[in-house]
Amino acid sequence: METILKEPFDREKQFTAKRRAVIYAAGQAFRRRGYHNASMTEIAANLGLTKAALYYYVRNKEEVLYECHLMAYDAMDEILASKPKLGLAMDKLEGLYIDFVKMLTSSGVSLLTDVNSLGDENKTDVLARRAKIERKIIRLVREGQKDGSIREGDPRLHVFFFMGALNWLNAWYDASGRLKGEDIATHFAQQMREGIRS
Amino acid sequence: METILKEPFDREKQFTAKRRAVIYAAGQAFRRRGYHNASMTEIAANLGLTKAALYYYVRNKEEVLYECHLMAYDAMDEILASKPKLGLAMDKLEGLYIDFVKMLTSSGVSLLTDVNSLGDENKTDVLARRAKIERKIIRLVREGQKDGSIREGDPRLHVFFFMGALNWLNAWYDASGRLKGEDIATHFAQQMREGIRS
DNA sequence: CATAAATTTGACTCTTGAGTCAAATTTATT
DNA sequence: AATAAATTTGACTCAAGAGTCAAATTTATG
Repeated sequence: METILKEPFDREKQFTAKRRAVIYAAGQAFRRRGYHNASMTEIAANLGLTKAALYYYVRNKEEVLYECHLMAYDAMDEILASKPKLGLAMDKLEGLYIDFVKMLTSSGVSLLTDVNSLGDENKTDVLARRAKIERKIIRLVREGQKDGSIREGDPRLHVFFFMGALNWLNAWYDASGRLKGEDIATHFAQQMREGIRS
Repeated sequence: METILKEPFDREKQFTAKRRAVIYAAGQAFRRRGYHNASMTEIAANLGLTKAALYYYVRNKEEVLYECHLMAYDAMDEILASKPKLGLAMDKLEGLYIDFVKMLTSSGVSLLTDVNSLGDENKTDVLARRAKIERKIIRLVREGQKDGSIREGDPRLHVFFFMGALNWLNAWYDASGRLKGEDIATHFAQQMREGIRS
């Protein structure tokens, strides 16, 4: 016999789930229309809510943007953490890059560019977060230059180049379009790899 | 003997020059702070003027953003037009790309992302303009696949990948920084080339 | 230096959208 | 069904920034 106990209704979990839905919907809107063009009213409407209801879950609009950035960086961090520590750096980098593209094309999470609409505090925070990720990737590139899998040249430039492709995704990628995320991932990964392989 | 005739003071030229200065200053501000964060008052102050004075040169803020976009695309078109019609497509593409990077790092003109803040008319126009340039580059890539200098693969993806690096420049390039435009240009061009060469 | 046109300004108006809040409504639980 | 907490709303306020305009100022030229 199964016990059909419906779990005791965790209101806190309910709350954070809805809160996350708000951030997520906002992220979609920010990506499509830009931070300032997407009004809170509009975001609320997308969720079948009223603007006032949003403010039950969220302190202010800037906080939402901040969390959107964090969401993307969390996803990237997760991918970074999931990677094995051994093998050629180039291979690790390729796996990473593929997962980045897949995540960005399938999760609905995206890399937003509007970091200047954040207050000083949050802006610094977000930039630090981005820098941290970049640094890890740069380190990986250096490692690749040591183990011979990646060719010489300023590691930062190597990285800035192919990270641009990820950020540029927002401008053209359309989930309902002809190009499938998987294909973009493998294509981009190859182009990334060839661009810097030794 | 030189005739030291100061030219008869072309007020129209004066006007368009100042107008261009306004657009240019606005472009700088938009790039640094984002379209909506950069107020007309602020842009005016950068020029030692008052907001009201700007409106002598410009119909409205959106028009300024529009012209900023056009400025960049004009510069790119100029580069495209300046290129020789013969030789391996890969070589032509490389020359192009180098000039793009040099232009973007030295001219003060930049590729803005905020196209959603334009009205329908202008937005369509700007996107068409961008698409036209992309199409030319894609055509060049196809040509390279024909002449054997560029490897197979979806030409659009080939292009989207390395165009991302140009758009991402705004996010990190600092003219007063350590990295010089020339160096970025040659580095990026090599990485672009290796990424798609046959 | 007089003057007419070009340029600039101070002091407005107007709109939009963020954010608030008391009251209404919904929901889980007894 | 009763109820207390959680959630949502309508109807606001408020600030910021775009855009205007008549008047002041500057400028090229006779």
